[in-house]
Amino acid sequence: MNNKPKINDRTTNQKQSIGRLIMQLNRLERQPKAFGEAGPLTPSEIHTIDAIGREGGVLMSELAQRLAVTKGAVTQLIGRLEAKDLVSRKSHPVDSRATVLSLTGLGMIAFEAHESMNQQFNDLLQEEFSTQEIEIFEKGLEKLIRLMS
Amino acid sequence: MNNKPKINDRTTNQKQSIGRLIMQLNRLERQPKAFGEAGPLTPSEIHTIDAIGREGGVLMSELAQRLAVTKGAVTQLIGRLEAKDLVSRKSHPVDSRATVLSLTGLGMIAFEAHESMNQQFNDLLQEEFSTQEIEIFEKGLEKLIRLMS
DNA sequence: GATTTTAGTTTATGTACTATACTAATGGTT
DNA sequence: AACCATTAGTATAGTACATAAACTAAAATC
Repeated sequence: MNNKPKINDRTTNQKQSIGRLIMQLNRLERQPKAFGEAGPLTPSEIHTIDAIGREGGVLMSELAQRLAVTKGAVTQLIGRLEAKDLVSRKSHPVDSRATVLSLTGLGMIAFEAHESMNQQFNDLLQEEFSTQEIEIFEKGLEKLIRLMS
Repeated sequence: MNNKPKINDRTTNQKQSIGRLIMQLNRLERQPKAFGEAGPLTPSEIHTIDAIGREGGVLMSELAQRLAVTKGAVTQLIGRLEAKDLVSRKSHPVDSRATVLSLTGLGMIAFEAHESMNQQFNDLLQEEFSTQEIEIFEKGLEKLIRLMS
């Protein structure tokens, strides 16, 4: 029995306020997606992998800053990713309090799958919008974030 | 000890992809806010109140459709809102399976506070962006939602 | 050397969902 | 009228994602 509601029910989409649109985006952003062989990953998980893969050798606390969450949240997240064999912890060579994070082979696969999905996504955007429109859109998002902070 | 990270840390904001921006919006959208005398409400709560207040006499299942969540989620949400004395359940006069929802006095206060906040927000947007830019922004959001569905 | 800061973990808690299984009422169908 | 599928709502268990607070251990500063 599929209980899951359709998110994009055209019958209820009359006049959408920005608040409503953001709420919808929010819900969509929560859905796990498959990334290559790495299996389905939640948005937090893939964003974490993205942040590690983009730089390599990231510390837990750096990650917390970058993802704008607490250290405790990162501990939990990395715990899950390590259990899934996507990320590995190594102790820092100099500072033995610190933990250095890196992607495993499987993690790299997920990272690359995500990268190429992003590329595809950007291509799609560019098909539908002009460079100028995309710029306005990005500025709008940034403004929105600043207004809501 | 304040463990809470700053969401808008300018030092880490180099080049923001749309994905990253959306993730940030997402986090901001989760923060509870105060609405008049009604106390702090989570985004889900205030959106629910908004949906009820905008039409009045809404059924649980209609709400589930409109908010694009399962009926179970609505049951839980309404339970909380009823406990806070913001929403009241009445049984449907004709169909005794159904439950009709309406706002209490306090719920109305929250609704109106939210409305006026929305208005202020729109005014702020209009100060910073042209009508055309806002339109492009909304279209962008809608497109994004469709792409992600 | 003592103290403070930093790195990370742990635990308990809360929100926001889903999925699944359920009860009860309604509405067709024969 | 009896049967059965559908619909409305609830209950419960589980997951993801987060915080706050209290903690250990190591490093840095004084």
